[in-house]
Amino acid sequence: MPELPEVETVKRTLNELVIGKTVEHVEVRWPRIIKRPGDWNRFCELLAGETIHKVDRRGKFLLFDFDSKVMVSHLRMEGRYRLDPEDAPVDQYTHVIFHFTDGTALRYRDVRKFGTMHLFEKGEEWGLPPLIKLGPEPLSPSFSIEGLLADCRKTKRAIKVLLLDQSAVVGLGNIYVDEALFRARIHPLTPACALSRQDAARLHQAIIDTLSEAVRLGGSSIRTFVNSQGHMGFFQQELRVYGRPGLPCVNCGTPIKKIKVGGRGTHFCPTCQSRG
DNA sequence: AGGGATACTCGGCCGC
DNA sequence: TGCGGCCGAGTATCCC
Repeated sequence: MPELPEVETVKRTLNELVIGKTVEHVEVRWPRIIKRPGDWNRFCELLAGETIHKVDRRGKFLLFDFDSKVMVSHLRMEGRYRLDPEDAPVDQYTHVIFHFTDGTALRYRDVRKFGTMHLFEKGEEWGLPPLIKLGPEPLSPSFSIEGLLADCRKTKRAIKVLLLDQSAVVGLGNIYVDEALFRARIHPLTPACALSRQDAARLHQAIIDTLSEAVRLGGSSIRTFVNSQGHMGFFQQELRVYGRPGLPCVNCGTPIKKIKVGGRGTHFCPTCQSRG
């Protein structure tokens, strides 16, 4: 499940693969992936003839920067991009194909069909869903202890639920939320408004440390993640609680517990992350 | 009004 | 071997 480190890794590899390529035509095999414009045929028409200048990332979204358009793409659970020669076989899980003028094609493959694509006129993407309400980037100066603390004080929701909803900070999903809360020694069910300034400061640092280390290692290859060049990440070896229920805590030896928080499987150490 | 919970999108996979 | 139910990101929708 791609979270910020995996999406950042995909962004970097895509920038090695597709810069300067011009779309000859777009082939949509599963129209429900295309969320904007509502008519997917229009999506194809608008991209024909456009050249990719850069691929950016905002939270877990990829932004493909074309001449006059921006395509915003979310990989959700299992979405992947690959650059293939036109004559390579296309499998049943490939749902969108960007055919380029040079005989290559960028293929979007997504077993669960959960991913989304939105196409905007350049500049209008920031004022509309899905980008409009996103919180600060965790690895930028816009992510501050004071801002995080202020957002926590607004709600009684569990801190894990707040961190997953992309409003206080972007890029965290189920894996990195559990890892960051473990590093900050905060119980995932703690009401956000109950966090002290010190808690918020530790959490802020834990989020930055966890995500930056994961980016450095090319993300986590849980289940099926590989980057757009087919390479695995290595952060899965660094996971301290996620996927380790019943195994001893790396700090204290207490068995890691698994519970449900906001409907998501949640891993934590009941000793290190005890509720104050 | 706006926070909060729920439904919805999917198909691999698990357990019975 | 068959099959119902689970999982999950983020948006839409409903409720209070």
